Amino acid sequence: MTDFMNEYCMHTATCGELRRDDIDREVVLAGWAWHTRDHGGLIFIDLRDRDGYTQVVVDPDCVTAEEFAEAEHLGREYVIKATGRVRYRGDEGVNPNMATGEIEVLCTSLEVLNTSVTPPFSIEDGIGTDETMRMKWRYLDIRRPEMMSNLILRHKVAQAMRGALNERGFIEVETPILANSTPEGARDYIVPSRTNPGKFFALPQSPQQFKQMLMCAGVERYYQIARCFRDEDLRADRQPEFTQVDIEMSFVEGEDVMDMMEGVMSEVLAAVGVQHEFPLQRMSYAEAMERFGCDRPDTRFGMELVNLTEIVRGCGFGVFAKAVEAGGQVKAINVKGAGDWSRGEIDKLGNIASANGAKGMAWIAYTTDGKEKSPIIKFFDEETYAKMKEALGVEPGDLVLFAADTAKVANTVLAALRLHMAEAMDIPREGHNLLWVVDFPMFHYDEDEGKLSAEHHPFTMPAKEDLDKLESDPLTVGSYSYDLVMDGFEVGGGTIRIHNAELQRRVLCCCGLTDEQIEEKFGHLIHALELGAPPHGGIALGLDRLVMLLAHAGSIRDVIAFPKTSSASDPMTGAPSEVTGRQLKDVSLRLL
RNA sequence: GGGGUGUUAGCUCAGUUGGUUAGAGCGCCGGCCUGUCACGCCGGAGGUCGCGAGUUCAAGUCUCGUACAUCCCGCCA
Repeated sequence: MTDFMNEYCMHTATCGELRRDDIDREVVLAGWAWHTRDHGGLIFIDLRDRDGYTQVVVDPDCVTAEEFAEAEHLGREYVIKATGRVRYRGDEGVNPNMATGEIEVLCTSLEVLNTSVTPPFSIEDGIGTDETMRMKWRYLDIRRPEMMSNLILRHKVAQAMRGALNERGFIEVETPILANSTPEGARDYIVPSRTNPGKFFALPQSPQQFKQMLMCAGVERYYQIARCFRDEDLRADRQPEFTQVDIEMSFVEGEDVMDMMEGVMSEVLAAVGVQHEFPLQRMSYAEAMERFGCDRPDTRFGMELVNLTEIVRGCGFGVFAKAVEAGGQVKAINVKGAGDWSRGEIDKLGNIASANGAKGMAWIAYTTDGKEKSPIIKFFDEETYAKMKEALGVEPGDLVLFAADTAKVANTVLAALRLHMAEAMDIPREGHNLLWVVDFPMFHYDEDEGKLSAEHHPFTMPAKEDLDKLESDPLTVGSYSYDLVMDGFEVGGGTIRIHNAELQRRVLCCCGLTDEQIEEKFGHLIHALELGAPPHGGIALGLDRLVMLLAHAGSIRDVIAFPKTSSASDPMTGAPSEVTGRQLKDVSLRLL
């Protein structure tokens, strides 16, 4: 990447490239003054650019008096051009902690290209500054090597992605940003239309419908590194605008898409130096929920959920027995090494359980000195308790945490506790683990809306063998769907789409849409399906999340150049901001 | 919409049971220094303790409200 870095510009070397082989080279460096060490008669400047930093030595014998005076008054982040000769630092002088630590540049000419006021925070490697501060002065934040390398990593991933897709016959096509509001799904960002008073565009939540149209158009293989917008509350791994690598293929089944994606991912990971085995493990949604309690399991460590439902059915402990009787489940995790936790520490875990919907959290602690501590043991008969212990594989030093509720709540609670305990117990989760979670159900019941809702989206192809149950027993209908899961995050999701107009109408009808609504909202899609749509399917990868994981960053914000705060604002530009009355009038809007 | 945590010098933070003039490190300013590399040494400046009420003889500290940040739940087809 640095091949052309020294062409078309004023420097002849970057601040990160000089090594022992370059000794005696005459070079011109340009960059920012990072740390300066003024020894009175000799000044050291760590000159930094995006490639690294190099020690520049200013000796009064080698520069003019004016230049030396300028060097004495250099401030942090002054922009400098330094000409000089590369020399070995001497055996005593080598800095092994520095990529360019064997050499230094003895300055023969120094030019201050620009000064800088004192920066609001120092450009150090390491994230210790308040996020608002970092976002407000984002161009300074990006000068930090860590942020710079995140952006470069992101670039490499995107380039490898493009290259791998290009090789496989995919065509990059751009789709509109000014699009239509989606009736289901996330809240839309909307844009008023001046030329159509009272009407609005919506920014796309994904190019989903456009890419299906491209399949109908015969493009056959499409991709796009696409910006997507969702006006929902933020998280560490969620931004209001984010980037998907959006992919769609014609004449394929789910296996084809997954195989293709594995080929692409193997090239992408190789490009950024990550080893991973292929083909990837495939796990059904049902198995993921049973063993890990969630559909995006972090499979890099154990502590799997143990289902005790049948063992405790009708047992003496009312909380468990009633949960089972009501059709729910009793599950548990066994946390090795937490058996000596205090009552107070365990009670705090109960808060995590209740934050995730549990009414309470039962527990049994097996201390390392062989004692059993628990508020619930006394309720079990000997046989039931023995079976539980066997199923859980308990030994001294274990802490067992239980959830007894609906299957959904029990899974959610234990999945959250499992991750929390992995963190708390410092369980190693090194490297990366990619897997497919497949065979999602077609629908789930949305209690707030009081209707069925598509698990992925309503364009997903229901399982062929379940088609006759679509209306009669929709919750048991499967689908051709696959999520790419990495280290406990969903980094990609895709499905085979419906390419039959009649079936598409039936599925939308299942989701509670009337014929009129279907025609109004999805008429264009239905018509396209009627006009010779090929079988097709695809996937969308969350580029930000993928890069976040590869960068071992704590937040998606650390791999986005200009992210938003948790209230979706930008401290640097002040967006969003008020508009003038004239602007509102132009689009026929009035503020409430 | 709900819950947790936080907000003290330019930055990162400490601040005890409510008690005299609110501290440290870094940065900044001035001075010294020819082998440092987070250079070192000497000196100095820098504070409406997020904001607004309240309790109290007395509030950075306690109470309530509020703003912002951050994490989580809801939400995210």
